[in-house]
Amino acid sequence: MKLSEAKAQFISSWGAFGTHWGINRTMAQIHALLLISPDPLTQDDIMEQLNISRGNVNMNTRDLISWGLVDRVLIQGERKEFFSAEKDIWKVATQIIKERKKRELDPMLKLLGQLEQVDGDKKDKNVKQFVDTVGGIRKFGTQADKMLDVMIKADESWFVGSLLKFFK
Amino acid sequence: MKLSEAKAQFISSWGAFGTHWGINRTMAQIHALLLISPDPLTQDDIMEQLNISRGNVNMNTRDLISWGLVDRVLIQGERKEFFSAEKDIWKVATQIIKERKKRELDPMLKLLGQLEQVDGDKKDKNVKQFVDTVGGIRKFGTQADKMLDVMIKADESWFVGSLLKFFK
DNA sequence: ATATATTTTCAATAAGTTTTGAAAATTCAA
DNA sequence: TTGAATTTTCAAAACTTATTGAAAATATAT
Repeated sequence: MKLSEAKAQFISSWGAFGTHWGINRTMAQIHALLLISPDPLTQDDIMEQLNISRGNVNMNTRDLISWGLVDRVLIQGERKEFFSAEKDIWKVATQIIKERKKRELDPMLKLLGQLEQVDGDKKDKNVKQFVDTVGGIRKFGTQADKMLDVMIKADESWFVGSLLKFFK
Repeated sequence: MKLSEAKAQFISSWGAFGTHWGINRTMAQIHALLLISPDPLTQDDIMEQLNISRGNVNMNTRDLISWGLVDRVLIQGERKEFFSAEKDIWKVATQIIKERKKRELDPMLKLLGQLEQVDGDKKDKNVKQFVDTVGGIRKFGTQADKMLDVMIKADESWFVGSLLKFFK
């Protein structure tokens, strides 16, 4: 397979993959393009390579920056801004985990804690089922949360070495 | 907080939460409703409680069944079909992991393996970056895949006991 | 068999999300 | 400053996805 063909496939699949994870197609495609580009790219490079508008590139690169996955880089003697993606996939993964934990898991756990305080007689099966379900989800989520915290702090070699040996 | 209010909040947040995970809002809401219902519900119960159409309930319950999260149950002497959700949150989580692995991760790893075979000179920095990136993602994904396989086979007490002690 | 209840399907529609593109704002060099 | 280059914004348009509702199919009771 030729590089150009492989690139196109990678970008397109990474985009489709992203949509299953609440990330929009274009944002994931821009990320994919930057991941395989040895050098930083400009807005115009991205527009041209992905056939998308300037506004679209602007919004999505900004979003990628807010996720901590892409950086603006200044290149000596160039007027334009360049964009570059973090290439270390372990860092990419921990960064995504960190952000999603903050944006989704933490608020959900907070809410579940409140909902567990519902009034009413635990003898009522409706109340009981509600409290049991919410409590069960909260306990599970709390454990996942702790586990993810450790992963975020760990570094890859520790993770790969110890954890995968543990999971023989 | 009253039960009715807490229920409404739980259903609405679980729906919003679902959208971040590639699950549509209504499907997640139906799932939430069934999770907190002590008894199985009919199509009409779900339509009424969530204010949605019959067709919508039908499609989304079918989808939940295909994800292995909901079962049809027959109730003695009743003409209508009833729906009931798996309440054990550990089983829910492993079931979701299993399905998403099959639907998303496994095909992605297969593709990445193919893309690594790209033609061209590794001295070319474009080829090198492509192969490095794709290879890195594939290695990471393969490890995650193995780890998830172990989790799926494990049971909750093993997981909570050993893994969380490991992650002290 | 027939009538009635129930579930399923799916074309039309509604709702939600993404993208465009041109105008406004900003940056920077001379 | 001024003006050219560049980036940002955002309302309108395009596209995508979800929902409705009524007709068709299926199941069940009499």
